[in-house]
Order: sequence, then C-alpha cells, then structure tokens
Amino acid sequence: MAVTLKEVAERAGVSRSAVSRAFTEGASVSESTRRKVEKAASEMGYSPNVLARSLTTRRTKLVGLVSDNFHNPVFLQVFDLFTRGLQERGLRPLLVNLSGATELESAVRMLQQYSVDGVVVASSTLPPAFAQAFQRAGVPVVHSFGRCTNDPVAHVVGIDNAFCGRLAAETLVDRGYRRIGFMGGPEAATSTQDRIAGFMEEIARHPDITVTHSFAAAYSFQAGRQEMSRLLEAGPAEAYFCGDDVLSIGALSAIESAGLSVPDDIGIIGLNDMEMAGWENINLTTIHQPIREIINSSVELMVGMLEEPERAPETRIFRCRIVERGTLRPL
Amino acid sequence: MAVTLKEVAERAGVSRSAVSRAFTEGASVSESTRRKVEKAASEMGYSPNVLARSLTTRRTKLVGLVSDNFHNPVFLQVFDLFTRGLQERGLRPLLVNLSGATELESAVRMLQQYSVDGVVVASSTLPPAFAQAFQRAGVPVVHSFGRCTNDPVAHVVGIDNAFCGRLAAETLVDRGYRRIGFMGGPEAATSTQDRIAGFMEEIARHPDITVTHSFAAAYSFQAGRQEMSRLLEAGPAEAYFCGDDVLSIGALSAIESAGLSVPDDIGIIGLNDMEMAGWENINLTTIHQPIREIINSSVELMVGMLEEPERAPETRIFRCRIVERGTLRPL
DNA sequence: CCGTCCCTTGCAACCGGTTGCAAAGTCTGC
DNA sequence: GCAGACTTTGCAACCGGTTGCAAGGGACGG
Repeated sequence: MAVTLKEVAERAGVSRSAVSRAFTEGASVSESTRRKVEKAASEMGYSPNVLARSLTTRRTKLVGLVSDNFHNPVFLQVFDLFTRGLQERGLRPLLVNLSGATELESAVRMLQQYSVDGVVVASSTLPPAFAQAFQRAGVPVVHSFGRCTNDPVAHVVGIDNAFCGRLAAETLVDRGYRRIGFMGGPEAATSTQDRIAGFMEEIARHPDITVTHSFAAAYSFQAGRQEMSRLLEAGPAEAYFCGDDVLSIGALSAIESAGLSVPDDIGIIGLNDMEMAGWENINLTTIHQPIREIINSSVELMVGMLEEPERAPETRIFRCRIVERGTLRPL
Repeated sequence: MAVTLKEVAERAGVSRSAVSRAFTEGASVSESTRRKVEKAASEMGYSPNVLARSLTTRRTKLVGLVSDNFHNPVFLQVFDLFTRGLQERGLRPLLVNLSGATELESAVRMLQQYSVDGVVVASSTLPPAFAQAFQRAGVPVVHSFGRCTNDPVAHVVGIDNAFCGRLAAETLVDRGYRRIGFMGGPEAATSTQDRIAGFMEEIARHPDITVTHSFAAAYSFQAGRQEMSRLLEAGPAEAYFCGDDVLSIGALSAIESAGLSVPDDIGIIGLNDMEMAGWENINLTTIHQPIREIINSSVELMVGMLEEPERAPETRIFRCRIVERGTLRPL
C-alpha cells in the first residue's frame, strides 16, 4: 500500500506535524528537518494524500467539467483546452457526461459528494438553470458557451448569439440573397433561440426579403444532412444560416448529394469556425467563435472564484467575426 | 457549508454510527432508525462525503482517464463512451491530458495522490511503459488501444495492428494496385510500427509489387494533408494505406487540391471507421475498428480488477473488417 | 420467571492528513 | 551569564466519515 505520513515521520525521526509542515508551502520548519524529511520521503516514495488533506483544508482542487455535447467535434478542442488550462493551474477535471438520462439533481449531488472546488458547465444547450443549481448549492460555477445576459445570476462566458444572428443575416443580405433560411440546432437550446431572434430582427429591416426557418434535431452531421434533405425536397431558399458548423457540413453533404452546387445553387454560412471548417475539402464560410479565448477566460474566472468566492457574477462576451471561405457567393 | 454526519445524527437523535449505517448497504440498522435518519437527512439535504468515506474504505470510485490524443475526432467518441460506461457503474473519470509536456512520473504521482481506484490509458501512441508504470505503482490499469502481445504485462484491449496492416495490403493487392504506399501516423507509435510490419509482411509475398512508406507527424488532418502533398510532388504510388482515418481525410484533401481524383487516380484506405468516414462527402473506404466494443470491454475489465485486484493481465483483441466505400477502385 | 440467542446500538479507535497552542530551543544584546 | 524575542517542535484535537467490539434490549423456549 501507499506510504503514509506517519511512516515517513518514524523513518525521519520527527513528529507527524514536522512531516506535514515540510510539505506545506510557507510552514515553519528548519532547514535541517526539511532535509531529513525529504530524504526519508524520497527513499520511501512518499507523496501526500490529497484527499485526506482536503478534509481539513477544504480544498480538493477537483473541478467538475460537465457537458452534454459529445458528438460535435468542436468539443474535443473544448476538452483539450479545458483540461490543459485547468491542469496548468493545478486543478483536476472530473468529467461529467450529461448526454444520457442523468438529470440535474443527481449531477449536482454527485459533484457535491466529491467536494469539487468548482464546476465548469461547457454547453450551449444546457439551460441557465443548470449553472444556477450549482450556485445554489454553494459551488462556484462558470457556464461556458452559456446564454449571456446583462444581469447574470452566475458567471457566464460566451458570445452574443443574437449578434451572430444579425451578423449572419446582414451578410446574406449583402450578398444579394433574397430568399433566406435559418436552419437552427435544437429548438430548445438558448443559443438557437438567441440566434434566430437576432437573425429575424435583422431580416425584418429588409421588407423585400423572404425568410423561412427550421430546426435540426441535434448539433450533428446527420441531423444537418437530414434537415437539409427535407428542405431540398420542399423547395429550398437561396442561402441558409446554419446554427453550427457541423450542421452546415451535414447540409453541404445533402446539397452535394442532390446534385446541386455550393455556392452557385445554394449558399451556406455556419457558426463556430471549427478546425474542420478550414479543411480544404470543406472550406466553409462561417462565423468564428473564439473558443480558445472563451475557455481561457473561463478558467481564469474559475481560479478567481476559488480565491474569492463572493465575487459578483460576471458575463464575459467575446466578439465573433465572419471567416470568408467558399460557401457563400462573393460580395 | 455542507451538512455533516454529526449534524444529521443530532437531529435524528441517534449516534453517528447509526447514521453511517443507515447509508451503508447491508449494514445492521433497524427499520425505525433508518426512517428517522432518512427523514433528518432529507430535511437537511445531507449526502455523505465520498472523499472522507474513501479514507477508511479505500475506495474513491475515481478512475484516471489518461489520453494524449485530443486532436483526432474519434477520441470524442472515445471519451463519450468511456465517461458513460464508467458513470453507469458508479465510477468517476478524472481526465488527464498528456498532450502537453507532462511526463509519466508526474502523471503517475498525481493520480496516486488522488487515490484513484484505477487508470484507463486510452491511446494508441503512448508506449506500453506507461501502463506499466501504473501497474508498478500498484494501481489497476487497462491500456485501451494499446499494443497487444501474447504475454501481457498489464491489461490491454485493442486490435491486432499487424493483422490490419496485412488486411490493408491484401485488399490493395486484390484490387490490382501494383505500386503501393504506406503512409503511417507518428513513427514512434507502436500502432504505426505494427501496422507497417504487417503491411510489409503481406506485400513481401507479392514480389511484383513495389512499395514505399513514409510517416505523418501526427494523427491529424493537417499532418495527413501535408504528407500527401509531399508525396504527390515526389511522384505518388497508385494507392495508399493511411494509418488512420483523419490522416486519410487530410490525404484526400491534398489529392483533390492537386486536381487528381479518388479512386481513379489514387486509391486510399484508412483505419478506424470514424463517424466522419461515413459522411457522404467523404465516403472513405476504411478498416473498421470496433471502438464501442473495445471501450465496453475495457470498462468491464476495469470493474473486474476493482473486484479482484490480483487478476492476471489479459489481452483482448477485437476483430477488424473492411468497410467498403468510395475511395478504392472495386474488385 | 429465567437463560439464550439474535438483532440493534453506541463507544472509541482509526483512515491520512492539518493546525492552534504551548513548551523547548536558539540567538541576540547587554 | 542572563533576560527577552523569535524560531522550531510535538502534542492533541480535528476534518467527515467507517467499523470492531461489547453492551443493551426483545423474543422465545423451557
């Protein structure tokens, strides 16, 4: 079994406290004791049990990383950046997959049982209630990719989805498209709602434009392909704003299969600028969501809350921009 | 702060042990005490602290999930399946990202400090030494997608990479390709080494076939694209076995950009059968790696080791098969 | 009515650490 | 050589649980 403090203490010929202090930054230990302890510890291969320590320090350095999106490739990047960001600051991500039937209550309870120091909710589809449940439970929480409001209840880091909707609409109008469609992600997602709201608001300023909308069942390739196939049969618009890149790629696939071409027959603009959007055989025009910045900022906010738990909830919104590639006709 | 056992005990008017027993499966408690405790607990919103409990039970239900591949989209599926599989069995994945500079020693130490019950190494590029280090530290370990040997030191679940190499070679030869290439992933990866070994072994049985080989820098789209671009300039073979689907897709992109067509000018066969390979605009002929089975089996093996730690190391190999799509010419 | 047996309960020690406090030790300056 | 100040050290209690053990209590048979 693992070596314990007590054994090291015996070997070094000092008290247990002395060993504990030798491993605590800034504790009062003489140089000679520290050396004795370090020698014994390294000979025995000792390293302190973080969990036992957490009992008194009330710090586990565990951070819940909860998400419900394990099908959209952007989230691999999201996990990569989060795990690295947290690791670099000595925090450990406890991954929680909410894709299944797991409900809010039990997830909150489980993370409490593990005394996580904080929780990052990484999802654009989970409702704000989710983050708030952690908040109520007294756990510091940051909702990344969540709905941004002017009066935040919990910390939120993300983008202005309504702005993105307007930006997409404006872009399509400027390119001279007159019959325009919005093809969203899951209808219940706040991101979808905000995007369509912004989109429609901007379109409304152009009375000559006709607009239709519909929703894909999930943020996934197949959902996008299926929805676009349906639209093609029903008679498509000239261009679509798709709620997400992976949906867009599904849509592109459907269009291609139908023997139509992009952007000549139909224009597509996505959202996210995932790595794949830049692949030369996809080459998707899209709205760039600054994922790296959102995540770094989320991690920073989390660290901040651990230091200062009573910090007032904050909304951090990052700017999005169009990335011009090959799926919309030029200006 | 969180409610503790002691507080519940006071409220219920029983001893701390009684409360503890009420929350322990199969402990000796009368029905009436149990009810009193449950009432008090639910009124106070109590749930036991898993970490404190683990101190005496020596079970944290924490499982380290370590990987170094956060760029290959298959791994999103891998994480999805692992997290769900572990969650369903009451285990919690502690995610460790080894992509950065983190080295073996510190990863092992860190997971020991958190007293994880076991470790899953999910990687086809990490060397066997990695899993062995955990083993030596007395932590149950399963290496998923690892190198399969007949004399396993630690549990390994995966595929027979040499067989896949032979299968790919045989397939290419059968289709009548005569100048054949192997384009592997990172040269140091055991999966690459085994695949090329099998591939060359099979080719050697056909003296009329000429073969070349090279390696991409990583299992990524850009690495595949770049390597294929280089090959195209140098004068390509008639068909390539690419070490992985995402590499294949990169290669396809390079071929397309060069104005060549697949499978007419160049044939490509990949490995993995990731979701994307089936997307209609990619339509990659590939070797199917049964990811779901590998992961379920890994989880099952992990659970088995937790119940019976001294279990002898086992190798579990799953069969791969060709998935015929559109990037090789027909038989 | 008493002795047995079995179920239930609380006490107290323990898991592997941390930390307040007071005693012991070291170093000054005079 | 000694008072005083500061540093180092060990004791013991605590963090939030679990568990072996012995004592208490009820049911049952004789």
